[in-house]
Amino acid sequence: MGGGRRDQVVAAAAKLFAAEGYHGASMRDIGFQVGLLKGSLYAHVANKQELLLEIASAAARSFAAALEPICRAPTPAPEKLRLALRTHCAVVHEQVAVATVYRREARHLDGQPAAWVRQARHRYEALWLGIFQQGCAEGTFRADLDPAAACALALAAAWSATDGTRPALDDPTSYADSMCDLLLSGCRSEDHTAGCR
Amino acid sequence: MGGGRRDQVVAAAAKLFAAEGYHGASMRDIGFQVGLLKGSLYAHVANKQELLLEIASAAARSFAAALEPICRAPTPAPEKLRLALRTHCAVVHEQVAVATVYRREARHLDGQPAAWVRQARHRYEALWLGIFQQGCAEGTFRADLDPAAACALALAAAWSATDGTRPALDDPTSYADSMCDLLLSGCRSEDHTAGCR
DNA sequence: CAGGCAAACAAACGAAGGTTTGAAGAACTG
DNA sequence: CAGTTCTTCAAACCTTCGTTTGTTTGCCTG
Repeated sequence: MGGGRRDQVVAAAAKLFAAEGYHGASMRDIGFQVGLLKGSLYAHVANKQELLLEIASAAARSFAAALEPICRAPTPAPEKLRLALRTHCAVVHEQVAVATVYRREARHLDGQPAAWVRQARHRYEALWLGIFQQGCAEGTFRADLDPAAACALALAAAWSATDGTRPALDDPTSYADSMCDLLLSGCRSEDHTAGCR
Repeated sequence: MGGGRRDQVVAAAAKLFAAEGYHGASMRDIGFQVGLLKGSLYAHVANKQELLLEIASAAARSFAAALEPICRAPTPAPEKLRLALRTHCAVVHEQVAVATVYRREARHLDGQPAAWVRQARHRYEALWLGIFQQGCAEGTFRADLDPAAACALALAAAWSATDGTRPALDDPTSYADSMCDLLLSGCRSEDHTAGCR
């Protein structure tokens, strides 16, 4: 990967789609980044949508492949959560542009590919939900915890790594760990855990 | 607000920018939504960028105006956090399109307005950070808490209300409250608060 | 070296983009 | 009622878009 001309084009497209948005980046811009005229891109790619689809499905594959083995393993939920956050942030870290396009620009896909990517995203988020359901079932998480709400917060934390916040990109592991600590233990000091609700 | 023709145009632009992205929505589309030809829009607006600027700065004003009095008040941090989340989600709820554009499309602003909006966003997030610094100082939050990390998680939770997740839009207050409970207390059950890190 | 093939170019395509212009219509002001 | 302003339209403007075409270049194969 990275050797073929086509991969260079896709990588350039990912970078530009992430920076300017799908409609904000032109074929001329993409070609320029790899030293080609816009027309020459069509020797490597069918059309602009194919570029977006390739990026989005590559991202979907990366995230799923990283998380699936973690969820399948017989591990307590808190530890699974930590590993999930770490791998998610690792994928973001090593493919910032691709991950960013997957999060922000994939909705500009047309037709059936749009549905494929949406489903893949659903499956990915369902894996996360499973972690919280397991935690509630096995008793490592509070019994009154709403798994869906906790999952939403964890996913918000995970995806916020694509928001360009510096610590998330400089040291993804420690960023993931601090998010994990917060998710598990919360902000409140022990003397104040009672009351206020 | 809402009576003048210009406000209709801005509202239509907000809806379309949120749905299709800034570059994905055309002046023709915007005009169509209010029964005008694209050229007729220029009787009410200087250009397309002005539409985006108006939407973004209106959002910046709304969010700041809602949060500032809460932060100024002499309230313990945990309660401030709850109020901050509630008002943020309330603003999102009553202006979904505007809030979504502010979050996702404001970066397509050009020139000086881009800097204005970026600064406003920084000031807003600094208000949030103040809540966590106060909590650490007054002892309501754990002494070893990293205010910046906690702030990042809280903001991720707050902004995730613009991601189209249903519960956040149907009942913003209870969505904010469940996020707040999680942020304060975490997921872990009391029997497992020790160990695992 | 001949033949074939992929990659790149230059040029043009039609469509759509944002914006400008000039005239026609509607609605107020005096 | 005359005059003015505001609104809208229709048409054109020029640029850029994504894509297609025909040709040239250079490399690999036999």
